[in-house]
Amino acid sequence: MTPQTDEGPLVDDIAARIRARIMNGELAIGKPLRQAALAAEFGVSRTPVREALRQLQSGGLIEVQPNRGAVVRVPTPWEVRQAYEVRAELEGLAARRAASRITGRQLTALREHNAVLREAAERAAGEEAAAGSPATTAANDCFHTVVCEAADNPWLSRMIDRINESFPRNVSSLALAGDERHRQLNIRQHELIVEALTARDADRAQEVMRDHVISSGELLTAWYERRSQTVFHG
Amino acid sequence: MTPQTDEGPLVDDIAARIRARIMNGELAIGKPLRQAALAAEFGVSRTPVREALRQLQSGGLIEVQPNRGAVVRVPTPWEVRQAYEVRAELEGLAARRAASRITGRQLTALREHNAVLREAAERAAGEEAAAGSPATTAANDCFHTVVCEAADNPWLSRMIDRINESFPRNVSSLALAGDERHRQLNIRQHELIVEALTARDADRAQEVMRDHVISSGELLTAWYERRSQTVFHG
DNA sequence: TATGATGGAAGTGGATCCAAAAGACCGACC
DNA sequence: GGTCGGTCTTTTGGATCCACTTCCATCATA
Repeated sequence: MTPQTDEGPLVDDIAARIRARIMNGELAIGKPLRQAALAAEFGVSRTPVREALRQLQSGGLIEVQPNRGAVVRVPTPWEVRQAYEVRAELEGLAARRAASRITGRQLTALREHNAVLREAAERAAGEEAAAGSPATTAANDCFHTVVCEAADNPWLSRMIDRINESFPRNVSSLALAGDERHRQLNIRQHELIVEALTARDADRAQEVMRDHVISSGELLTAWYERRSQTVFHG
Repeated sequence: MTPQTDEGPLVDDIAARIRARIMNGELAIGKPLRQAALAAEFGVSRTPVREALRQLQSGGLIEVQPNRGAVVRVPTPWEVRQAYEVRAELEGLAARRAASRITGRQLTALREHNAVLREAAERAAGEEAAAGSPATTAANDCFHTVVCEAADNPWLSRMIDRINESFPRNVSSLALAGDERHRQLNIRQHELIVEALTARDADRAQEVMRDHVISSGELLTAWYERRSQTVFHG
């Protein structure tokens, strides 16, 4: 029973905590979500849990079969590719808008986040697979978040978030972190994005960002194609 | 008490019906949604209504203040502009993808939908403001839906739907239909889109579609800036 | 031995109950 | 006469209860 982070409506809090469980892999893909179990874990009755599950359902993270309960949704590979194509377009737009709006402070933040990734990559290359540490994931997220913020369009940010929230994050991290070559490419692409933004080159920023997201999507798609780990079979 | 369209889970059905009420203006923007009233109207208890409201909340159509109930969300003008900028990008992508995929049958459908709009516009010009008839709205929706289908990316369609579902549809129709000049522009832009798609010109299709959505967004934004009608004050 | 029926266990979905919060109303007091 | 305070009403939010569906295991029978 985790402590309640008291902020606002209880059901939103429950939903957030269930989402977090799914995102970090505690609740594996395909695993059935028992209302009673969740209620007990959070120390509440089933009612708020049910409402939270509805929220997650309409967010697309879980699937609810009538009278059969909810399961963490298992994305199909082609679905991942499609989603990432959309995300690429949106993040491309974000980059384009950011080019003319980003502040020096934000540019610095981008370089710092990428530096964290670079260092993690160098360490990981030595130690072999510190696979997808939370810090790495966070730095990656932050990088994209900063670009979104610089784009100064809350709706855009929200749509991008929605896409990300539709796929368990730990899977993305595992996929990304597992491939040394791709890790390097990832960092290099970030550098290109920062360069384009620094030069205030909207076209280039958009194009590079789009390519970046597309290539991440391809990797993730490939991962799902041979998925097995962290997927619940039952 | 409307008859239940029996299909699948009850709560989804309730949510759909509330959404429909909001979309067609029966439930005005800003109006508070009483759980008891909705439950009585649909002949069910408050429980499924509450879950339905949660779904609508996470869809962004309504806003729930803790202990104070839900209200139909009132979009701010700048929010509308931002959302339409995103939508423009997504529909632009849809048009781009559609250019290489669209079938002759679908092109015919596009021309037919636009013909319906043109006829309605001509009749409306005579009779003065048959403002936003359901048929017109439907034809407009169909046009965009066909393009989305041709794009063959369910995720893309879904994201676009989500944006549309975030703003009461009747408002959009009223705004669009109220302006004769814009009605003409609308039809003309549709023609250009069909031309570009027929020519399989992806770049042009994307650009024209984006401009089309942007200009619709500007009109809608302007409407919201001087909104009054169909907005609940209390 | 394989197969189909039957009974029970588990779990979801809807209804109802109760407590707590917010708003309205009303009167007293300054 | 205006404002502060208290009570009463309305409405939400969480808990509990019950009915119905689904799944599983056991058992009888061909």
